[in-house]
Amino acid sequence: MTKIPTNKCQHCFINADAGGFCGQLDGSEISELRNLSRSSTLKRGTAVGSEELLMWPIIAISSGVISMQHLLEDGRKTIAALFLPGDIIDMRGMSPRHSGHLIALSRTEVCRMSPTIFEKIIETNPNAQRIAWNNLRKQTYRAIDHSADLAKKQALEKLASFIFECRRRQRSKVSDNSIHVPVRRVDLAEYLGMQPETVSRCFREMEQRKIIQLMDISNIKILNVPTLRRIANGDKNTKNLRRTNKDHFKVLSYG
Amino acid sequence: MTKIPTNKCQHCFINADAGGFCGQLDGSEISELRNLSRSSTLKRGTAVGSEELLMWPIIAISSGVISMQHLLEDGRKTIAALFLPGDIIDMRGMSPRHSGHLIALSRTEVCRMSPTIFEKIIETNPNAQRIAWNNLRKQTYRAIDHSADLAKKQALEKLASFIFECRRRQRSKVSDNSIHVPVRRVDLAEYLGMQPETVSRCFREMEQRKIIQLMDISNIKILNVPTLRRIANGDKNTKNLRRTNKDHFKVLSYG
DNA sequence: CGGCAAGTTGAGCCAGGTCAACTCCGGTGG
DNA sequence: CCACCGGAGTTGACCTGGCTCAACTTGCCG
Repeated sequence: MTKIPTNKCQHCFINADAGGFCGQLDGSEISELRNLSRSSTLKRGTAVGSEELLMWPIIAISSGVISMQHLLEDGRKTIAALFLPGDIIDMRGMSPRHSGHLIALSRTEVCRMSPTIFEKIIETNPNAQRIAWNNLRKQTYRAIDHSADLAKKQALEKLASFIFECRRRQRSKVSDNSIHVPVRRVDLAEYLGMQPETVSRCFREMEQRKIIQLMDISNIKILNVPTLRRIANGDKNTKNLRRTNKDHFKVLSYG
Repeated sequence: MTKIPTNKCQHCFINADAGGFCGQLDGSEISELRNLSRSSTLKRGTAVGSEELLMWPIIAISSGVISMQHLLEDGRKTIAALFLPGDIIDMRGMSPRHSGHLIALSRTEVCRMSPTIFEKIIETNPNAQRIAWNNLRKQTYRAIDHSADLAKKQALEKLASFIFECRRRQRSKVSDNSIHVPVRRVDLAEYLGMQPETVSRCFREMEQRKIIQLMDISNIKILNVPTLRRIANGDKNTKNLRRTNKDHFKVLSYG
């Protein structure tokens, strides 16, 4: 955990992005925030300790992936949420006991924002406030959507939804339907409430059905978007369906 | 949808509760908000229409239960989230397409807050802002916790968690472990991602194991809190366990 | 190029979904 | 007041998606 060098914020994603929180701050706000905040880098597998969380409960992610994990008594583990660059995690007043543990899933750079300054900025800078509020709302609706996925969908359907979630959240909006999967198979399985074996089998099935193509372990390309969408939406009749016309399918416009 | 009579707000839960949003507003704020907001009563089963949602995207619940429902292509239905009195649902910029439909699960009184006034209050009144922010955070963590429940827990465990969720959220904190279940069996099943039959079987099992007692269809009493908690936490060895001392169990302090 | 973790494949099995029959209960109308 | 009705909930019997376990392959890092 180190002080944040003056030039660091310039390259940080939280600042750089037009929608980024720090991008909304004026010179004095940003220097005040920087002086009292800390930056740190987490290796895959390291948890944000509960003591640190008391001092530094507000965590903005500038790169990498952080997961919210819940552990059951008998060792079953669940990744309940994924936080990506730009997300601001507000753990004020939360103990890991109640809410799960924050664990990095890859090399992750975070900015530990000073809660007092954060609070002050939220109160005085309406633009920054709006960004933070909308980020929190997104987290809420994402979690709710994810609940819906977990509740009734089958394995293949969950995986299809997840692919769209990746596409929706990924920074670089490329046109050729290439998707970067930011987590490993095991993590993916824990996030979707299934077994790594099942994840593997589902990827295989989609590949065999020419719906996706596995470029490498963490990059896929969607070959047949409408069918993938139908699967994600829980349509059971995607198998014996002859594709006449892409646009013929009526499809929910997620993504 | 009607204008809000002057005296109505005095009895409203959103105001009355010390932590309530409207309770933080001064006289002019509250009258401004009231004048431009609308109150309405929803019968069980009615949805908040998408057109209304455009005009009135901010919904505060004063009584009853509202669910966020997702519908799959083949008719499978999921209740992804439950909103209870005091919750403020901010649907600005969301279409039901993306986020699911808001459907009342009982006779529900809501206050359709004027988005402009809401926004203005959020920007100028730090106390009200804090209430709204914390409410939204709670929604987020609730949804994340719920995801964790759905992902890896078994039916009995999910139901146990749900009972604690009810306890945590219920207004009247009674001491004798009486829990009011605010939704019907079918809804409960949809919320927990299981079948009504399974819900029924699980309640039966808990009752037979003397962990809970079913007072009537919507009221239960927890007879053995530690065991219920162990089940909710995913402990598999609750069956052949002889209770020597309540406090002997090491238990996570949810609830 | 060895060693280990991550991922994949196959075979068998079980929790819970499915379907059907039944009971319970609140509302309604004669 | 009671007979009727329909929806909600329950119970039982059966069946299947995906979990489990074990063996294998792949890929990464020193």
